[in-house]
Amino acid sequence: MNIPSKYSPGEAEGKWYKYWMENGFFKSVPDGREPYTVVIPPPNVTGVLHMGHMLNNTIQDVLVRRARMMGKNACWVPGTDHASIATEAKVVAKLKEEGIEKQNLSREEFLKHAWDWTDKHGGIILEQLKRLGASCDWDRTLFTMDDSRYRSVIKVFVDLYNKGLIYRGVRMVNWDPQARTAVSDEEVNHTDEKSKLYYVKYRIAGEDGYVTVATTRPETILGDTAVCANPDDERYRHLKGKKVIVPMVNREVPFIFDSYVDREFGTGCLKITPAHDINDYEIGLRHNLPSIDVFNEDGTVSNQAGMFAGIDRFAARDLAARELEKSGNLARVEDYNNKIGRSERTNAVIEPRISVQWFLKMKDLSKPALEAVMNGDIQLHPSKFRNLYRHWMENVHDWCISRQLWWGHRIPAWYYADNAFVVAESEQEALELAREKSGNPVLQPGDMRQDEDVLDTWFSSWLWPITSFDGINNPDNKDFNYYYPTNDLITAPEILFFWVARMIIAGYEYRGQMPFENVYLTGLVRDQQRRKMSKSLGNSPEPVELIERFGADGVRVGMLLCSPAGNDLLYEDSLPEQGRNFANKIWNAFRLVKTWQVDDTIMQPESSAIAVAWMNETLKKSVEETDSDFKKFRISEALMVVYKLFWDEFSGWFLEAIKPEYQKPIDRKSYESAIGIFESLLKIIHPFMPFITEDIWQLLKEREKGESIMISAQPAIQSHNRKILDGFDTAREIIGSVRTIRKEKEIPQREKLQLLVMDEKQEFDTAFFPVIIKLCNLSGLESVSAAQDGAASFLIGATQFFIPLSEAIDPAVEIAKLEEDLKYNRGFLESVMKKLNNERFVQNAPSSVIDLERKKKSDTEMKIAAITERIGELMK
RNA sequence: GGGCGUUUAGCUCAGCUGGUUCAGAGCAUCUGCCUUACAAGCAGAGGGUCGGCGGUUCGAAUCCGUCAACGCCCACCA
Repeated sequence: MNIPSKYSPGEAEGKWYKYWMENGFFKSVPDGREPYTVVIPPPNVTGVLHMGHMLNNTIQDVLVRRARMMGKNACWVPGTDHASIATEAKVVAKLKEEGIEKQNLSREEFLKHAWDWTDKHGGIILEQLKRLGASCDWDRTLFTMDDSRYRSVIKVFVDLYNKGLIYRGVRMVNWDPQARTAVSDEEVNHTDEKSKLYYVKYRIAGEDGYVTVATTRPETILGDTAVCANPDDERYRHLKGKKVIVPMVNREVPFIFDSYVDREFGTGCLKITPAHDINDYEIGLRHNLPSIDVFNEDGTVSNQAGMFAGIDRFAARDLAARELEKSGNLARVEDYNNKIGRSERTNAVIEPRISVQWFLKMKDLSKPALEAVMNGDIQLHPSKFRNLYRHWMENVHDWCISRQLWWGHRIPAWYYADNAFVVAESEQEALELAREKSGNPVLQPGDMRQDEDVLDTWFSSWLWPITSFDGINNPDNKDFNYYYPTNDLITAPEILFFWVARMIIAGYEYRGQMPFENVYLTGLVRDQQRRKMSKSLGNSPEPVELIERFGADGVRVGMLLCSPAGNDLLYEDSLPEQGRNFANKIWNAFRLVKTWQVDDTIMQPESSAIAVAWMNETLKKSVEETDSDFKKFRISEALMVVYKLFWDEFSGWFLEAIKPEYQKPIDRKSYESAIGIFESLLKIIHPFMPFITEDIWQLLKEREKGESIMISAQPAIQSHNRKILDGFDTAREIIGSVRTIRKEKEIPQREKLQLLVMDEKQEFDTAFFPVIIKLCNLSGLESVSAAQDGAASFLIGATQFFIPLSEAIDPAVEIAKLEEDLKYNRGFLESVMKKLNNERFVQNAPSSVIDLERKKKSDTEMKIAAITERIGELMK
């Protein structure tokens, strides 16, 4: 059989993924086994795979595949999110390219375009996940706006409304005048920008005096309906009950007092513009002030403003400043740094606008969710996020759940009069309710109008673990009872509050139970300069291209190798390269094993027997380690254990130890052992590298149709034999020393050497001698009772080893080396003695520590004696 | 403005309740090798006052205080 020396992943990946799908290995139905459930953080339906998804979904797949191989009924539910604002923005942009403005479309027309777009681009990302090897139960694929999810969301809204938890209220929204829509807080970027602070003089009505007010936005003066100072501020007491004149528009407005005002800031005197600032709005409410909206939706000045109508807000600012200066109302202008919010999508400066929105009361709802994380029912990994979580939950504010968009779940509220409305699951129910409430039994559907707003995207995704199993519409169904609560949630820390916290809240409210036990928070994928990967920077590799370049397994390993939970991943090509190299290493080990000819007539060499015994113990130890790493969600470390196990222990030591001589056959026992161990290793590696492990597993032995490594069992956890592992470690030290001597004396590997040991104390387990003989190409390893002349020597512990050489050695060089060694050991002994001679140490330290120091002392003393002895011999 | 976190080798990170996992791993670097599984490899090597200072202790990367740098989250100061 001719196997190429380079593994080519492309073919194997397509082949095995298809095989897994055809055999239904990803499917899960409730049965008697313990369930292991993961719901995918649903990517945007029209999105494409980026590096963050790659990391996130690789981790999920590792956990799911491992759970499956641990005998659990693993169910990974895939799906997509309608992502209302992101998708709507994309559709708007696409329509714009076609020359269609959203404003010119009806809601129904626009939604048709949006659904077309969704049908066309939706699910691309799920296909890409398949390339990565994701073992989702694709039959369960969901969409946050499909029928079942829609009914769930509406039902929950109505329920919360009926419980009195949803209300309508006023708040500031982030208005994007360019996109003419409100955007969520998450979509506003705040940056420090230089601006000006204008000090404006307001004349006091009927007097000569004036008050000075500081503002960064002189154009909003047009909307002023009061001027305010702190009631404790003596500087302004005399203005009580007086009125002041708003410059430019010459409106008379009251001078009022409110403790909100900071006496230290500016002049201690604040202009009140209720329409453009939430604090002003609240002050306005308290003092019964009118509200004048100065701007139109596109950020131009409105007719109500009284001047500058139709002019853009920034031009109006300059005009206002000039106007104020002309009229002598501008006292001075200072440079000022303040935080400006800009729309993530259009980069337009956000205009705060007062508007009526729908809110969900969070305080009581969030109590069980806070407790669940604090008492450890739900574990966050890494745990440092607990503090953050607590801080947020303790200061939770009501959730604004309405969005002025069309793409999303439309709010199920119907108005039958100006401010009178009903909330119901359907229009029919709403009509009945409205007839009842209004006392008008002949009220017609046409007399009602449904709220124009849709719900925040998170209002559907916060139910995701529940609705994934239809737990709202049908709370007692088999799937829900079996799979819920789910086990692990893998997501990015940036949505800990928007999503994770709210899912926990919903879990307790709608099931009385947590939605998941563990939350694994990944880091962000960044580039080498620690910049976030983004399209606009062009610093993100194309995931599918990466898979093609390095193989899915290589990319998976690359992502996992250096991304402990919560740490950012600094991507560079060397990472998937390392993964690809590892795949190739596995491939070549397979190639070696595959070329062996088995001869049943030969006996197993002693060296092979001991190597097999040692490898089995090493395997057990690594299984134990990975298990403990997985329990702590230390996935990178688990992978590193596996990586070293395969590369160093298995390939570097074990295979070398049992490898027959060139073109010679191998004995049956060693061969079978090697295959068995190889198979175990493939299983341990499989969750990380599903494709290559399946490929080789299928070739390693004859397999029945429909068999697969992915449904095989992980090696059992067993305790290991420390003595065998230690014995081999010593053997490795000896081998290393022999290799060093070969190198120093330039003795080629093929030349056989004799190794002699003067082991007076019989420290060494002779069991490993055959392995040493084999790996060092020795003609023998014998005990001697006296030091050897004219031989190279080395010390392991206090035991001396000799290699007789044909050429004479230079005693001076040897002595020099030994003396250096001596010096180190004497220094070491001194430090140990210092401790042991310290009475307080002996009194206070635990006896185990003291015993250890005593052992160090005697070991070192023996070593020093051995070195001294050797030097003496060489001096002769 | 409030809160949280980080700082250990060139890079990315381990290092648990102070003492043999105590100064580690992988990658990178350097030096040899085209040795018949693998140059995407093999055999070796170098590299760190554990951010600074102070304290507790017989003993500190580890505990305490303080300073510095960086990062994150939250927030309505005109």
